[in-house]
Amino acid sequence: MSHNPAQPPARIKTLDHLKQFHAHSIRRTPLDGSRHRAATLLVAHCEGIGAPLPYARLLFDSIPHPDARSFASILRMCSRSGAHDDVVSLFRRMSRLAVTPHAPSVFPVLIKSLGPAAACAHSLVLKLGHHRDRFVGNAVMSSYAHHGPVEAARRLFDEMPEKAVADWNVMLSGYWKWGRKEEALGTFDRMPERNVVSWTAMVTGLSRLREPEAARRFFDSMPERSVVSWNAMLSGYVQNDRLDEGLRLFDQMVGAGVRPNETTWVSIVAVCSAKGDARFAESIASTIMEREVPMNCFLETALIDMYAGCGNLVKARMIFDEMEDRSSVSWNAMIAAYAKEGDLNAASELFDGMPAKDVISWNTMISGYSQNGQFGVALELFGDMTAVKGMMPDEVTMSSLISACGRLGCLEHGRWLAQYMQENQIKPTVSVYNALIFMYSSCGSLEEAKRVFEEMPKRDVSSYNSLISGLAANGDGDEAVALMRQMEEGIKPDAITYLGVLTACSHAGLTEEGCRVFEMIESPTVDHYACKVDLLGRAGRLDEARKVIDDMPVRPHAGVYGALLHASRIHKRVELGELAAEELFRLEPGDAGNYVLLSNIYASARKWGFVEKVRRVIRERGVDKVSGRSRIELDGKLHLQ
DNA sequence: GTAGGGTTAG
Repeated sequence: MSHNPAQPPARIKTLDHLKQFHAHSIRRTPLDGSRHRAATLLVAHCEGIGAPLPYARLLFDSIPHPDARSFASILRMCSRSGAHDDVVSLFRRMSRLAVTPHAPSVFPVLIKSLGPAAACAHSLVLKLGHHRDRFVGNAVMSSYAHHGPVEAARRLFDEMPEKAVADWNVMLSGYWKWGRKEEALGTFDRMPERNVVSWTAMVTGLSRLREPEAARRFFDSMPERSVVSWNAMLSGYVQNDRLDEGLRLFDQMVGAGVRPNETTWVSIVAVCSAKGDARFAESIASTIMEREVPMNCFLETALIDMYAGCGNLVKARMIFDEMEDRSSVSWNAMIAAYAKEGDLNAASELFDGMPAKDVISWNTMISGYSQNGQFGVALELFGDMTAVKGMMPDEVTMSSLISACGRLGCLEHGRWLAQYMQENQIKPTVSVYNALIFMYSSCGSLEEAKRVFEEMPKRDVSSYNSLISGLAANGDGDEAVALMRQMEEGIKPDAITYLGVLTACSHAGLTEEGCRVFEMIESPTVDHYACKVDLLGRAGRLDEARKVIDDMPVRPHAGVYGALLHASRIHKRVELGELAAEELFRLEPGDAGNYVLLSNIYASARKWGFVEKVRRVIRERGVDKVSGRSRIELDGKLHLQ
């Protein structure tokens, strides 16, 4: 081989040719300018023949002073492979070396990879006059549309002398991205022409605003549909928990002759995760295998989540381990799977080994520890998190920590977290407000709970439930009932609301009111019946309570008989107490508390012989040796040990 | 070299 190294032969069409040329020609060239020129040209060839990025990168890195063309080639290659961090660092190096992009064509990829930092490329674009290029103009606008402010995108859009459909589409998706429904609808109406992209953007936008019906109307009106349009509608259903409608749409899609792609399967797998049905999951997994659906990071991550949702952690981990490239989402999904199972050792091992933790990784671990009762560790992790440069806790971090404070009764910690949010300008969401109400209520600080409830701009059913439960525990029965009755338009009481109100009535002795509330419940659960038994029982109306049990359409559980037993003791109704105790011994044979309650009933009725008999039974059956959670009566209240 | 679809935390 005796090529001039600066001029690679035109026959370089494959990677093998390129490598051959590289080996025979470049390496024999002295380490000087000509060798660098050769490498420069080879990098450009890499792009043309689709050579692997690491190989191109090796060549590129051998050039001490790459020119604009090499930068352009390697930037485009990195961007196409999704190596956005590399694009950013390459661009920085380009600026350091004062290399000016020779053509506008690098900018679209560059701007896309720069993400929210694209504004710095914007000034360069203007300086070079490339903003007049329609692709560059579109890319700059798109960057502002996605990362904000969307008004900046709008200004550029208005300044455009000629607007292509692609430019209108950028504005359209920009408005949807920021939840600006009216502007998006207006833009769609004003568009001189629309294509399948415009229509699909409408379907996605409305789905994200939780309006799947409106999205479906656009979907049905589309003049034509691509596989992306079907995927948009499908994921719209799945993300709005309309799983069966999603599956029906999938059937329609297949019926319409549209071939599902990887993205379609991601949504179908997400349906399985949500259903948590192991058999359904297995059948979808084998369909994906049979059809030889090409795997990608999204699909593999969705599969991890699906197996985790069905409790198959081994299979989930297998997919995770075999993945070629994992995104932070893949790591987070695997960590979340362990955390949900309570295996925090496995979770934290992965977390520690994770290359780039994002806010969700931290939140997953923090909520994992919180939910497993290890609030101390969660708080410690929060400290570590805030010590990381560039890592900011968000509203999810705060709401899980605040809820944990509520569960543990840590009022001071809870107040401190509320203050932390204010100081760091973390905008409270409805979930955060609800967590605060729950925390203050659970800690007995009803005044603070009410203050939060009043100041929140929008309430949902949980906001009411948290405050009602707090009032119930505090004995403010009237207030709890009043709060339920004044629930805003569109917020309907749910099973939890009624449970809270019934408890409140029961504790406050509002027997009649409680019975009226019970009548409002459309389909009472066994827990609601237990509340009613408790309500009547405490009021001494034990025969009515017993009738409730006899007539209830669902099978009573221990809570129902527990309430009856408790009431029988207060009102010294030995025969009903015996009846309730019999049922409880059957339902909870290992629970010593029931025996204690019965013996207390005998004691309060001065039936000492029976008291002794129960004590003997306790010894014989060995229930007193049963460890773990058991109910023990102390000063008239039930305590969990 | 432009615009639309996908997975994770509460």
